[in-house]
Amino acid sequence: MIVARELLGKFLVHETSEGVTSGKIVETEAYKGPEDKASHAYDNLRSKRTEVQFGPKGHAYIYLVYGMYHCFNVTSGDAPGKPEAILVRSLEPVSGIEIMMKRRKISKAHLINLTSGPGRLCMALGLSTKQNVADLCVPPLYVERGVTVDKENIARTTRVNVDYADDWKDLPWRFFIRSNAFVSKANQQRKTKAGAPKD
DNA sequence: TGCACGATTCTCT
DNA sequence: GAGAATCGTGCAA
Repeated sequence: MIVARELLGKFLVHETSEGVTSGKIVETEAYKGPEDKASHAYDNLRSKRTEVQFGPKGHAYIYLVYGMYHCFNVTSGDAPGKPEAILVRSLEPVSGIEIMMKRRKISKAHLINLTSGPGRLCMALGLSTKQNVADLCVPPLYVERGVTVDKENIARTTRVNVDYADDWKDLPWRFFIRSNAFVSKANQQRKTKAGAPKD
């Protein structure tokens, strides 16, 4: 939980043959292992996919959603064998913007959409399941100490698209930097699944 | 072995 | 605003 807040303002860097791309983390979501129904590792569900969450913290957990997009997480379990992860939802582009635009096939006019969403930031940074389990302390994929974000500038809300998680969906485990233009708008006007309980 | 579905995004109307 | 795209994963039979 603390890690999710600490990640805000840090830089996520990916070095590839195309060049170095990096961005400032401006939005995160916490997923707290066995007891969190919204987590893939709920009820200690240990599988090929969730295995990395049970490993040491500070590693990449990247998985495919909806068959076409990837989500990037940082493992953060305090104790060994405790599956916790922080989903990075959006970044503020810092370097390699040209490369990211090329990867996303968008123009400068749409820069705001470059990395503002879990799937988008993975596309922009060139992340896929190939980078799964990568150690985030060493290149080519690593987290760099960035700027310190004032507590007052950190906002927290409920998580996005976890309607299926009963009471767990209402927990304010989504953190983002207040008034940052690159925070994803995904929590606004989300579609609710037919028959899904509303508040 | 087969089926249903999702921590999303984009395009079309 | 609504719906399609798309495939790995989990679960049931």
